[in-house]
Amino acid sequence: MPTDKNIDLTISDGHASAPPKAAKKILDVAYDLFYRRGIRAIGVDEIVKRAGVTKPSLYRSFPSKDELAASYLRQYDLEYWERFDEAVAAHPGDPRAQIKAFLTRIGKRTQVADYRGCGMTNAAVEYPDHNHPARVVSEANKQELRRRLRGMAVAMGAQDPDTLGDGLLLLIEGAYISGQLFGLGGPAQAVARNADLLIEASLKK
Amino acid sequence: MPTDKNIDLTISDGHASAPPKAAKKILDVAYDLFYRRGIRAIGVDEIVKRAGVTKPSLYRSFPSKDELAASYLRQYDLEYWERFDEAVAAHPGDPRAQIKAFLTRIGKRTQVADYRGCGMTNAAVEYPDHNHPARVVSEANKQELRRRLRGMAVAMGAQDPDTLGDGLLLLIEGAYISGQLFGLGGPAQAVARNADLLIEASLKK
DNA sequence: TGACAATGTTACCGATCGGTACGTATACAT
DNA sequence: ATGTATACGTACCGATCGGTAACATTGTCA
Repeated sequence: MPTDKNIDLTISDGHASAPPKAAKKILDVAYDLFYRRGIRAIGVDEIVKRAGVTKPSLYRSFPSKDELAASYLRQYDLEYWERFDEAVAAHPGDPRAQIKAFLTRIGKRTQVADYRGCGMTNAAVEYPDHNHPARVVSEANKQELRRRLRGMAVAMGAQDPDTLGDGLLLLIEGAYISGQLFGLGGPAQAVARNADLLIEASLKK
Repeated sequence: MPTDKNIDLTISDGHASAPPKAAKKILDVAYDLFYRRGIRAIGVDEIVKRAGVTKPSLYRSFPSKDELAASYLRQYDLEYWERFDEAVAAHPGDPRAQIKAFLTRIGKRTQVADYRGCGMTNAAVEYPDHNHPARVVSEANKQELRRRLRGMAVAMGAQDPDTLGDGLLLLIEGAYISGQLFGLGGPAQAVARNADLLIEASLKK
């Protein structure tokens, strides 16, 4: 796939009332459907129908359904780090508070009916093949998450920062999954509390 | 589904050299393929082909593919609690050691190439609909896991047993998912260590 | 006005999906 | 040996899958 038809997804083009591009409508609808119901569960016919476009339009903007799924995850990735950076920016120089803010937010998000967890995690479960375009995006996102958490564990002064960083990642992934498994009142609401306990137990005394 | 065609899956029938029943071959193959590659990813044609049987044979023993998936998970459930009970039996009266043994085993299992996590968790991700036969089995399994972990947290003398039990569940689910996301050297290898830290921090002092 | 790019329309492709109608073989009891 | 029930195979179903060919329509800018 040397072409990059699906790179340009600019929201606006300067002029005020430009009609929304087909590619954007398609990606928006695919985002919603892929996330809520799963990538394999959604056919391209349903996407184009809900987007009010036709199938050739989809395939003019995206080389394949798999690549559309990868585009969905790239968009997800962007918004993911936005949320992460918000929590970080809210507590400058205080990684422990940053983690707590991020996890509190996750814990809250999991406590809504029909919560569907992390789109990245779900995609990796749907596509075990490491070469699948969607999975490539997913794995990169998780590697980056691990990198950041370990870095914050260092900044917190953990005795064994890699272990603490990984422990936090396990709690986070557990919250994503438990959120969709248990629904309201599930274990995911305890993620921030447990993370703080784990951090406390992992600091140099 | 008032019929129960798929209930009887007895291994042996008393006589010595009875030929393996078609239903068992089908379930064995389905177990392997569903677990390794995902339920949605596997068609019934591939199952019957690999099992050396034909499609009508499958549908004589199982009312539908969805019910076959549920049967796969019921088998998974049996073996899951076998492993769990082994860890428990290895350390009578010592819930902390029981947890450690169980998690050490999970941590090890995650450190093999192409590890695919927990079949229950994966099925729930593949089928968001709470009424899907496979998901019903999956949710029941997770509820039971939560119940047991919370009970063990009580037995350990935790300050807040529900929080600790849920924290352990989050770590376990995180290990399942991270194991398949990161492969060798991933965060899942730190699950037992982090659980022990969390337990230590959660006990009444 | 003319040219271009984007989108729409319709119809279609081969492959695979889950599932079944129906005839045939095999085993066992009488 | 024959009847009967159970297990199995051949062949097929309609629906949907992801993807495409060919052409008409539109809006924009020069």
